[in-house]
Amino acid sequence: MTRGASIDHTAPQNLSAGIYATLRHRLILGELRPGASLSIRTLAEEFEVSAMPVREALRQLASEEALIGAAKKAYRVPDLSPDEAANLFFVRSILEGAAAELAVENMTARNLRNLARLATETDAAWATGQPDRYIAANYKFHRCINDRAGNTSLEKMIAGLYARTGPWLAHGVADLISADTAQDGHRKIVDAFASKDAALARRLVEDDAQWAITLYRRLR
Amino acid sequence: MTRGASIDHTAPQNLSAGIYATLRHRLILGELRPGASLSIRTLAEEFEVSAMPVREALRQLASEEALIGAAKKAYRVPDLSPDEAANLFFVRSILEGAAAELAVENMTARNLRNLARLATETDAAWATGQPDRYIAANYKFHRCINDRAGNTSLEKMIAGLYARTGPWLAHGVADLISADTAQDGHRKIVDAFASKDAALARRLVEDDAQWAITLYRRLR
DNA sequence: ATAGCATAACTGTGATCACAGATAAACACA
DNA sequence: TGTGTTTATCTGTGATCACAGTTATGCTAT
Repeated sequence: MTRGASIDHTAPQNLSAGIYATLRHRLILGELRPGASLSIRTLAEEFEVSAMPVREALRQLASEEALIGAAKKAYRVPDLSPDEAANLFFVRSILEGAAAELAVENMTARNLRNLARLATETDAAWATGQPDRYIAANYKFHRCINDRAGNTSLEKMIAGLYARTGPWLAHGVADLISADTAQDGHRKIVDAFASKDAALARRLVEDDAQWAITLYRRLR
Repeated sequence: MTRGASIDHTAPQNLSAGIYATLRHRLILGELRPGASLSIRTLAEEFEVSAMPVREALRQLASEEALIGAAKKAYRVPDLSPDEAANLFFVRSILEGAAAELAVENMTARNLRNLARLATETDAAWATGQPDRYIAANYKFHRCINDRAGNTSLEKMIAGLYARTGPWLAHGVADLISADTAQDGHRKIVDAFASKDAALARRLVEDDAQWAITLYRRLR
């Protein structure tokens, strides 16, 4: 490549923060595959900075278990076992379910239209067999809900889970998207928000988070 | 002081990890007060290491919002507003409630005896007006439950919340413990586990996590 | 051709230094 | 005695180096 990797859009106060955000984004979108190794010096060269900010970004990702960092060994993208993935998606279902319940009363008509648009986007991506597009749209769809919960701590904890499950999910979706599996969960969620049914929204979002893991298990 | 601060019991692979664990423990136990400032160089001298491991530990704590780290300003212990604290305790109630529900079937008779002992410990500490003792026993009580959930991710996320709410809780408990407020929640939780009532255990644990915030608000 | 070993390259980790911004202290002036 | 300004100290941040494990490579001997 001719230039250094692009840092986060909003100029961060730290170099570390920008590199962290960039790498986490790559994890969420599945651009970093499970088992891939990340080297401090290599990334430092790529980002055109010294090793210092990179090592702090990697350490931070490792601390939230978005990366694996053994002593004197290269950082690696975790290769989740089905059980580990199930644990993570369980936590995600709980947190996102609660967020959805909170978000119902904060959801404006504009939010709802945006949400509906993203639901059709995910469906289209799935129907046409575009895993990358589906992953990106799915993340935006759920962020649109979680951001309306009005609980910053909750939102950030959920975002951390997406970084941890991202590589695994991208791998799974790539396998599943070719199979003839139904995928109408998002549409129902939009309807629940439209009718302001908090309990239903919670249950559907919980089911949606569990959907990937059950589907993945059935395929094996 | 005549010697360096003691590092974590189990020898960690990193100096950073040990310092991180020590500082987090201090936060959980309320030994670090809200607003207190932590300096990299000062702590490095205290721990008898260079600035390098300390800055990584502080950065990590700041990344999980257990500390506040502004640019070129000293790290500080967050001074939570009642709303922020309520948000955190809400998340804690959700996660610990789910953990309790999972823990019911994993709870052995030995665990149950230990849990009952810790419940009487918290009650005794409260009745005799010993905030530090209450905080420590309360943390152990809830860890005893959360560790039996069998979901490592869930446990660690909850532990992170204790680090964030610790200083605030210690401050609040010190104020509340003198007032003649009842405190029999833990006893009921033990009974729910004894009768293996998962739904009840979940509800009671959820209520217990909300208890501090409601009590704190009532006092104001 | 293959197994075993020595060597080279690569890894994170810790320490040290230079720098710029923020805070506190001290000093001069009214 | 108060107030504004200057100075000094303290702050995190980034870069660079030395070091010790780890991994990969290539060579030698069989």
